Amino acid sequence: MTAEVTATLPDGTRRPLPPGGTVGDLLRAWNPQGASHYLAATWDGRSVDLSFVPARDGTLVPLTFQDRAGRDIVQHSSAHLVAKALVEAIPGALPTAGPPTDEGFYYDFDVRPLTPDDLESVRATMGQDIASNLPFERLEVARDEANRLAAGNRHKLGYIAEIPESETVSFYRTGSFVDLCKGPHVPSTKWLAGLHILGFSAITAGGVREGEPLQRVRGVGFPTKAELEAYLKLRAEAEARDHRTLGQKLELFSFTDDAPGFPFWHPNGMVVVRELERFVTEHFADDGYREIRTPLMFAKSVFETSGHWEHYRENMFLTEADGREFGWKPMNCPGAMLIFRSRARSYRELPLRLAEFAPLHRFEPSGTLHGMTRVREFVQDDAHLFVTEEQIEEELVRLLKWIDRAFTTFRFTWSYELSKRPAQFLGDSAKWDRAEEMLERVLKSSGIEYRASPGEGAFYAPKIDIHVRDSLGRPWQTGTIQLDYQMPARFGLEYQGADGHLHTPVVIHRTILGSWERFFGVLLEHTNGRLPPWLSPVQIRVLPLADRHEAAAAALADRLHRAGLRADQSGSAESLSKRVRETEISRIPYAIVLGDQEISAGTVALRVRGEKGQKSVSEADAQHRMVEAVRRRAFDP
RNA sequence: GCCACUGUAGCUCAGCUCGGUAGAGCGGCUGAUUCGUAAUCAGCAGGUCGAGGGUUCAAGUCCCUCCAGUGGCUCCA
Repeated sequence: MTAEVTATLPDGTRRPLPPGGTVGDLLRAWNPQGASHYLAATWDGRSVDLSFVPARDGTLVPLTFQDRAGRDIVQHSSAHLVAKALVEAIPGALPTAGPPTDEGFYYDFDVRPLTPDDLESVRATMGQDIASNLPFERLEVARDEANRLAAGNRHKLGYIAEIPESETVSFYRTGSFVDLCKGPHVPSTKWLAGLHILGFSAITAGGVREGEPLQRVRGVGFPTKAELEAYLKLRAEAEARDHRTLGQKLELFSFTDDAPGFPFWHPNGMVVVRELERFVTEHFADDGYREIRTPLMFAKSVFETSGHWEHYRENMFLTEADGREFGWKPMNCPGAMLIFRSRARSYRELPLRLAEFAPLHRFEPSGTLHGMTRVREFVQDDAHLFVTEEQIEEELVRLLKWIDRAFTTFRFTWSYELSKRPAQFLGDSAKWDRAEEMLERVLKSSGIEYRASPGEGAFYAPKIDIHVRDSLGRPWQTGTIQLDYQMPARFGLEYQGADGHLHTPVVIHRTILGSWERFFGVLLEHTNGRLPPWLSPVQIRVLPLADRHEAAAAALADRLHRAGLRADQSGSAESLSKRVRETEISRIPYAIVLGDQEISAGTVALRVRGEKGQKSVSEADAQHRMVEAVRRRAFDP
């Protein structure tokens, strides 16, 4: 009890800690300047409060808000403060759990539905609590004391029952509020000066179906108001480049109440889709894909064969004709299977790569729709590769190369996720194991880092998902590669091998950009609507200075058009300033002003999006620059 | 689908608290201006106030139901 313990610090020094001394005391003595940023610490790798008193020697590392663990502690402490204020505002409200998240934190309550007024009083109470600088005090208690403290809250009593006997039960006291919690916490509420409530909503506890409704309050915590303001500013900037707003302003796409979740592609948006398709079909040609087109709907029996009827029906649009049930296809695979099966196949035809850009329909619950990133009808850069076992690896390696090229073109950062067998799966475990091992091996041999997600696979196959990050830092799933041993067998697909025997092919389902809809939405936010020149609906606008220059402008626009550029021309009724402004707002990558100076000098005044001012160049140079940027699919003009 | 909020002109929004049959800016059209790199001036047109029902002498405004959108939950390309 009186023995001195020794702490090893990050710089390698070892310091004695007097009996009863806290890690906070020691850190303050070790680094008086930095100590004001220390909000907690780790002791032998375990997160602890600054008030922690170690019992034996160990290594001590301070935590600040810059550390993920430190950031999580601020979020978690913020959640406690929200709970304190909400319980005071609504007597009888039962706190359940309040963890940190990637974004911030939430706290779930067993309480009547919340109102904006509730949040107002929560905000007011929290403001007072932060000003009062209440300490977070840790209480370690015996089981019966714990049950007494949590009396009346069956959720907390349940959590206590789940804590292993070997672990101490701890509570934290903040003012009058005492909450079951493992900790650690910030020392006091002044650390939560930048606490902000983001919103509230009803959620279903414990997953999908059976859970009881709880009310969730979401927020984000920062140690200072300045950090909160920087965060809010970033959010506002992200909001300003919301793809739904851009889609409307740039006349790319729209929606109507009478077809919720079904996009209307306007002419400008359609140019982008066609260019994206061209980008992908060029790769198809290079890599030996062939395009097919199959029906948008099939009789129920096809989906019974594919397994969709059993596993995916609640996500399908159904209809009826001739007294038979039909379903709109939610995926392209059944059509590709039926084309493969349309005649006898030889091993010499494999790999058979069948691509299909067909509209897919999925019934998504109304509350999940979100602009172009979550729709009910979409087209994917989809293909199905029918291969032999021996060909799988080479095909996967080839696909990973295309992924690199595709996403580099759009200057995205992306990551891989390996999703394994879900709870409900088709087929036998041995084949699943083999498919999962194969995907894992190819990822590893390609030197790719990935996150493994057990249980997240499709019902018919394990998959590699590709995630890109948008301007809000939100990850979006775009592409997916699925290795399928099930569906070919269910459709009875066969090919004759070199050995003269019939074999079942393996199918690789793959879409890389994902749907045009979602990819385009993410790309708009990524670029703030400043699409690369090759994707821009209008690539170059010619601005005649005055009406006497209109004929020359029309002739120039025509020459640019014949050079393969999408050029248009402004009128001259508006001021030049205004027309330049409109060109900028429309995100058109190039503008050329044509006036007396240019016509007499035989030059053009070229204005390039993202660059200051304009430059006088020959028409040939201007055209060459633009044509090359488009041809190379350059990201910037 | 669940919870909360929102829905007024093509777009962004005011009017709703305290009921007395609609207003601005941008955009559009017309005219004037012919201009040197992010908003020239004037005039005009444009709205069954998301839909349906109710209360009232009277409803954009109050109440109910539905639809859609937004933010979450869940799910996913």
